[in-house]
Amino acid sequence: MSARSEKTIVDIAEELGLSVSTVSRALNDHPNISAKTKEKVKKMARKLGYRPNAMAAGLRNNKSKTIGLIIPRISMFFPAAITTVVQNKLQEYGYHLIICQSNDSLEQEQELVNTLYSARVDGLAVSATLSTTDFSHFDIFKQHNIPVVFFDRTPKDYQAKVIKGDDFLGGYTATEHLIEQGCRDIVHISGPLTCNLYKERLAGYKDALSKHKLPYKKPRVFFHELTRENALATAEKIFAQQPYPDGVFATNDTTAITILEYCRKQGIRVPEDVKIVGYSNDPRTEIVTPSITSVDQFSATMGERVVAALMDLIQNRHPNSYRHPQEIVPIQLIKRESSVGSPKKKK
Amino acid sequence: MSARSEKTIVDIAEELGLSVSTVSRALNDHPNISAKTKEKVKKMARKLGYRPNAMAAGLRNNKSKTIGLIIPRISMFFPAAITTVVQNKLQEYGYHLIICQSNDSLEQEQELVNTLYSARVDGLAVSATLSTTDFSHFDIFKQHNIPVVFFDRTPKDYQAKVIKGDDFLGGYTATEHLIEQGCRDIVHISGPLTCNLYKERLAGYKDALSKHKLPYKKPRVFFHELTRENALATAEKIFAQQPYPDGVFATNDTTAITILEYCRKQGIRVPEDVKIVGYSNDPRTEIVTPSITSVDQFSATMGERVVAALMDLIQNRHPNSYRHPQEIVPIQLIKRESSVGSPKKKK
DNA sequence: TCCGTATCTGCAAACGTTTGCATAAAGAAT
DNA sequence: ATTCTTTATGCAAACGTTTGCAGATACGGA
Repeated sequence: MSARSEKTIVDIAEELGLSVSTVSRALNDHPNISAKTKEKVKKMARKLGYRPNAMAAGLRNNKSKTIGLIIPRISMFFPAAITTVVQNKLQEYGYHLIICQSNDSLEQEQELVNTLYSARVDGLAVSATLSTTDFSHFDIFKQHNIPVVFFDRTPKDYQAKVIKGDDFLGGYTATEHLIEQGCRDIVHISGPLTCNLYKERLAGYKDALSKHKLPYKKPRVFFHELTRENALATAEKIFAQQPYPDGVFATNDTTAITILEYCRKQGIRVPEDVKIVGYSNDPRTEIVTPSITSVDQFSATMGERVVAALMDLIQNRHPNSYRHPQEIVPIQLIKRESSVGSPKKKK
Repeated sequence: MSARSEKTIVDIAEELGLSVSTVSRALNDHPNISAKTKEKVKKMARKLGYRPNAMAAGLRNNKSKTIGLIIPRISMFFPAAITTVVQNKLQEYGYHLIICQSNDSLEQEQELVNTLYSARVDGLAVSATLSTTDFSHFDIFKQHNIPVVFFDRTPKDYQAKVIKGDDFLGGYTATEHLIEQGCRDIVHISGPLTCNLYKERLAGYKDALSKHKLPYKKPRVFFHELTRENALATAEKIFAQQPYPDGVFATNDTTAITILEYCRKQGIRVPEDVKIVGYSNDPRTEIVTPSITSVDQFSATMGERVVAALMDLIQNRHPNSYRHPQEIVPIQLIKRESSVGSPKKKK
């Protein structure tokens, strides 16, 4: 008895002696329907406990009012921060968000693209896998003219809307800051270069070095996925022999934090013996002792821009939209204890 | 030209001179279809770039292969941790996850329930608002026999599947631990009692006190939303006059961390002058100095149980499923520097 | 009285699937 | 040859909406 009570607009129509089309229009506030009728219909809808069936409407309209989001994992600070605002913003626009994690697996990402297409999402927001260099699995969306917006981890040569942080400037600013604080031998811990943003941060790092007439030394640069374990291994390498570097620029806060912990454990003083800068301004950088200088990427702005771009593309769905230039979100260096103060004096 | 290429099973059927029903069955590996035909159909599907339309299938089958999730906010550690595993687990089962944030607003929660019902999700997982005491807005789901699983912030008298941490034991264990470490005057910072789990943690706190013949003193207990700002205000009250307490049990790690920061700033030594215990085992408790003792709630287990319950309820959809007892996920006290060692000696 | 206009409502098709039932084909048994 | 199975396929309805077009009603003006 309870389970069979799926009320539809047909029920409303019958109850009221109206046609389904009138009911449908009344519920959608179509101008051709009189105020009285609308009132009657809505009242009856409430009375019957009617709930629209979004799938039926979606099928008819060929739109789902749903956006798909693919990120490496929800548990990482930066994508999570963006997700929060994307979700809230979309909610305002009356859109749902289907969130999927690729777990940094290209294979999973490809699969997700397909199933999200099957769900007929009206748009897609993507921060790609570390190893995604070929983006052709997104072609289906292009072919069907469904907006795709990449953010943070974005493609280089794939024609699509892109919203990214100013990674070059981030790398440059972080490095220059260390130099200004007196560092002359700066380690750079980068992610794998298959991922664009690491390339650009590295370029910024190099540029800052050369502008300040410091040599770029290959052994001072590390490339690996920026996990805690890897960071630990790198820390050991870095501090294995004297003289160790006087600055570390990590392109990720997890790494920066891990390095800091290692230093503390080894009695290496931060910032006196070595200065540290991280990336993303993860809240954890603020509560650690000493607090860590980091490059803020304005996750809120980025999230808002992603939604704005999606809504824009959805409204004017013409191929030209894909030619919009990529948007660069600014960055800001947040200076903290790990890199400032205390004149440098190595033990 | 690109946009009109929405291939359907009708196209496949025409191309092959078969009927749509045969094509549909072939694609779904129906036993009545010969192997040859299946092969032919699938090949053609690939060739045409056919993608099933989940909305159409969902409309026909009355199931969306989608689960709705409502949490206060994604940016909070505990719900986020659960979300991660729920999402990954559901992905394995071939289900999507629509994630929504109530932002701790009852009104938004009610609205979300409705729109998720409209999306015809096959199930709902909910961690309620702080202020949700009346759960009747979930009735629609009950009426239509769609599974709802509450976790963490769960209802007390609303008949539904519930998966929660052992909050009483958590409160008890944390408090007893402080007592065992020598604390005799323990502040308890609780969330608003409209939310059940705080009631239970409080009960555990009281029980531990009385078991150890310590008095329960009203002024030592605070109730408010556990934000950073509120925690700061409370910290000021707590340490305003001598003698201040020798232990603080915060039911939230953000609060615990804030108290710790306050103490450091004021020169109050942790754990020598005051010992601190938090709740949820947020990773931040580990990297702060001193690291903070906290009650782990096994987010992974909880997430897995939520999915297991949902899948179970979806498979055997009979009203009895709602009578299953609530499941209690164990807790574990993770002892860290903020509460152990250093013999207590007040200045 | 008739027509024109404005306002409201209804008919029926369409969206892309799935599925109960009927039917066709092909072989096996008589 | 006829009947009976077995196996494979097709027909058509259904899921709950939306919407172009046609039709109905009411009103005022001539």
